[in-house]
Amino acid sequence: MTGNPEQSKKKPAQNPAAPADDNILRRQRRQKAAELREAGIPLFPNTFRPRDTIAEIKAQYERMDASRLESMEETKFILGGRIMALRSFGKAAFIKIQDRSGSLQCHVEKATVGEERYALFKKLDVGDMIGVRGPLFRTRTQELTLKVESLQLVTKSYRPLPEKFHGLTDVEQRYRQRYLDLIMNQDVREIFKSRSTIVSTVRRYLEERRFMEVETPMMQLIPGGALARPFETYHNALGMKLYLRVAPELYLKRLVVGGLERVFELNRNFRNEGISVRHNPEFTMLEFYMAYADYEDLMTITEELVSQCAMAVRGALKFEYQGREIDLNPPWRNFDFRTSLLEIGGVPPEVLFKYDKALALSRELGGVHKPSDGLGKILHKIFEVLVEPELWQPTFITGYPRDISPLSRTNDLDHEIVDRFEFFIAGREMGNGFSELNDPDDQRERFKEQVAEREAGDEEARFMDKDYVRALEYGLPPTAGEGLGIDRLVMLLTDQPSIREVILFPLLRPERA
RNA sequence: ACCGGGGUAGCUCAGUUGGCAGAGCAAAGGAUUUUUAAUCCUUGAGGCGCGGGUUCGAUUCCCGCCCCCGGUACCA
Repeated sequence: MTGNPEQSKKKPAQNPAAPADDNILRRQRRQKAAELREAGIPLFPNTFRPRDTIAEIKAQYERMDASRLESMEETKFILGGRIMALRSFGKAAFIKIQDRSGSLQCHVEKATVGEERYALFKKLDVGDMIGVRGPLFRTRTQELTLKVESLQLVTKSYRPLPEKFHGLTDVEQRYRQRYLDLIMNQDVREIFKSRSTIVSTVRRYLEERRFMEVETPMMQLIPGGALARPFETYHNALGMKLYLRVAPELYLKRLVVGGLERVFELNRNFRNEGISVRHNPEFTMLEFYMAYADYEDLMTITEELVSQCAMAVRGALKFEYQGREIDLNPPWRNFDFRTSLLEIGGVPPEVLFKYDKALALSRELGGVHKPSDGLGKILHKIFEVLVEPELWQPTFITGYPRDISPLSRTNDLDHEIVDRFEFFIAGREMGNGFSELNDPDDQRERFKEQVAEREAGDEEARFMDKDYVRALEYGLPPTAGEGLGIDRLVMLLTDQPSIREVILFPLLRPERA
């Protein structure tokens, strides 16, 4: 990258690429940087290589007493990090440096590093990155400290960090400048480390069971696989409208038709809908498909998978989420959809079968319905209001109505319901799994119903996907598939109330100049 | 989209029933070789989210707008 060639008119900058800046703190830092450069100190060298990390040092030496540390004075450590605090005493100073693994106090004294290096050190600011080398010792208060014998500037920082005590708390700034958030707030770092642990735990779990990770189109001609409004985009050379996928489902099942039998995709979906503490327009979903399995097999897998993630980041299956206990120990509760409406939602029995009663109740609860909405959709709306928030402990709901499940296999005994479950933890939907509908003629009819709903004004209804039906005509083996919201799982396991706290760069409106 | 809360120094926050805009930390200069939000002295730092209006005078009152947070609606 080249700097901004526009030169400051107010003051002749030492660095001609430096932009005009009327903020005094940044000017002061530029001034110090200029002095360092004039003294022949490179501001952005790429020569220093740390050999140790702070976490490793602490793990090994945190328990060692002062005299033992003293006896190993010849053992030197080489660390790189950002200066987070600086307490100067004239001829010596304590600094706190932070690397990716933690932070450590260092002691810099003129007598040790020499006149010249100490003069360099005096020009450094909090926020600068340095490399240090030296042995460990303990201070009067027994804090493990690195005695700096040599140091070098690794990267100059032109902007001041937030204050050390309160740090950065402004939510907007934290999201817009996530890098600052990560520098200042270790608990935020921990959240994203946990997120990474969860994702790799999921991958390991599936790979151990011979699932193959695949990538299917995010830009799709026909947005299928979920009831949601898509984002639209346009390909210039091909001259065609494309949609960002709302789900990878239909492509993954084509792969099962192709014989891959066990596939998963762990990646982004895009839904053009509202934003809330539980919804971001782009979000991460695990979808996996398993031939020769049914939805009940998936329920077992779900319990295992979520439990392993919990063990990986919490080390326990019982923990608190937002002050209330969650117990992930299997088996999880299991309710029939209609039963849950009666027993948890307290709905009168006739609502389950009488369209008018259901519609009246849903509207009473604030539901908005189109004339095309069937009984299943109305009951589901009631479920969302009366039942879902009550499902704090992990719970499977089964026996979903057929008309809100256009890709699920119809139940063999009751043709009004499908072989599907959703599971809920902490009052919110975490995932959705079902035995796949693999009868092509049945699937074609379901698509037609969806198209009719779309024509009746339901923008979330699906499109007809003729190629998908053609694929089914070749034969999809009996298969079960599941989608699991990774962001929500991370929220649960990191005890975060908002999805934005588990997404590094949540979508925000542009900030104004 | 609607309802509520918020936007003041680099950061965390006070404040003005309309009268030169404040603190702590951070910063600059000085003192200081064991600090832990180090301490002491001195100093500087601000378009009070943006644009209009009322007024002798607006950060404060009025109107419009922008951004963030929470809730409702849509959804996972």
